[in-house]
Amino acid sequence: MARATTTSDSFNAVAEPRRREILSYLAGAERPVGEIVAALGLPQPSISKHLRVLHDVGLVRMRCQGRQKLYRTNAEAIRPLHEWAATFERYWQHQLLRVKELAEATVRHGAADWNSADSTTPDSKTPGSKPPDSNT
Amino acid sequence: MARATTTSDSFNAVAEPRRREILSYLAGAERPVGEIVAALGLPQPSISKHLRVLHDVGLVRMRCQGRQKLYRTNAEAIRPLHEWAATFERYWQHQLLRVKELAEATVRHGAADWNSADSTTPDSKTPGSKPPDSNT
DNA sequence: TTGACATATTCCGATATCGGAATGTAATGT
DNA sequence: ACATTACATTCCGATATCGGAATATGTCAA
Repeated sequence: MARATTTSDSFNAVAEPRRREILSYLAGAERPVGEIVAALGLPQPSISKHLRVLHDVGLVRMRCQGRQKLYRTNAEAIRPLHEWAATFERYWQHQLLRVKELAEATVRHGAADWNSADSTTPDSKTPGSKPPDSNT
Repeated sequence: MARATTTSDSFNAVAEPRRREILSYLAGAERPVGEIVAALGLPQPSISKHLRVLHDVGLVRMRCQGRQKLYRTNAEAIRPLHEWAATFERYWQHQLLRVKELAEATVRHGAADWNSADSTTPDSKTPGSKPPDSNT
């Protein structure tokens, strides 16, 4: 097995940098494939393939107009991603405080190695403990 | 070639559902690996491997305490993701309006196939046509 | 019809990724 | 020193993924 087959999960679809570029490019207005190719400077088949993935997961919408197909980012499909990330918002605010405090304390006395190779911290406090299990 | 080697990009690291679970689980407090294993019900080596990826991209922090290692989500590393998604916020607000209008219009007269298998829209109205070139 | 566009699909090889099983390593207890 | 606990790493096979080249499909124009 490997990943969740890209074509089923928007987190996966967005994991590819080029696809992110495409989404940004198509956010404001619909565009024919040719313009996307010109704008991003990638080979046309490549663009088509990425568009397919994005379309399959609903991240872009498509409309036919004569012999061209107009694509456009479906911004709504990005919301779940945004909301998932927002779940951590309260924590990074917390951390900003903690980091600030830690820095100050560190200046006053010795080092406080967070994330160095090994710390071993023998008996330390175990701060607040027992936080939420906020799972999806 | 394939993807950007997962271990270099947090978008990629987060593309894996289990890793997302781990991040949620470790958001509020640090935990030893054993607890993560117990909580998520995955084999220990698997957890360790995911933790490695997350650690390499900076999505979790680690601290040693005796024979156990305490992991914790580094929420700050999720901010870039959140901000990227936020880039589209203004568009999904737009779209909500457009969709609503379209729905009302559609109810009044015929269908307006958006995104069906093929539309071909031979010569028909093409509503506004020639949309803006508002580039990035 | 034929031909020129516009885009999609298929085939291919190189490389990643994931899970599982087995094994390695460091800290602790006796 | 030895066994045990707590994790990490390695090896492996199955499958995905990506880019490139070639080719197919569909649409308009003469």
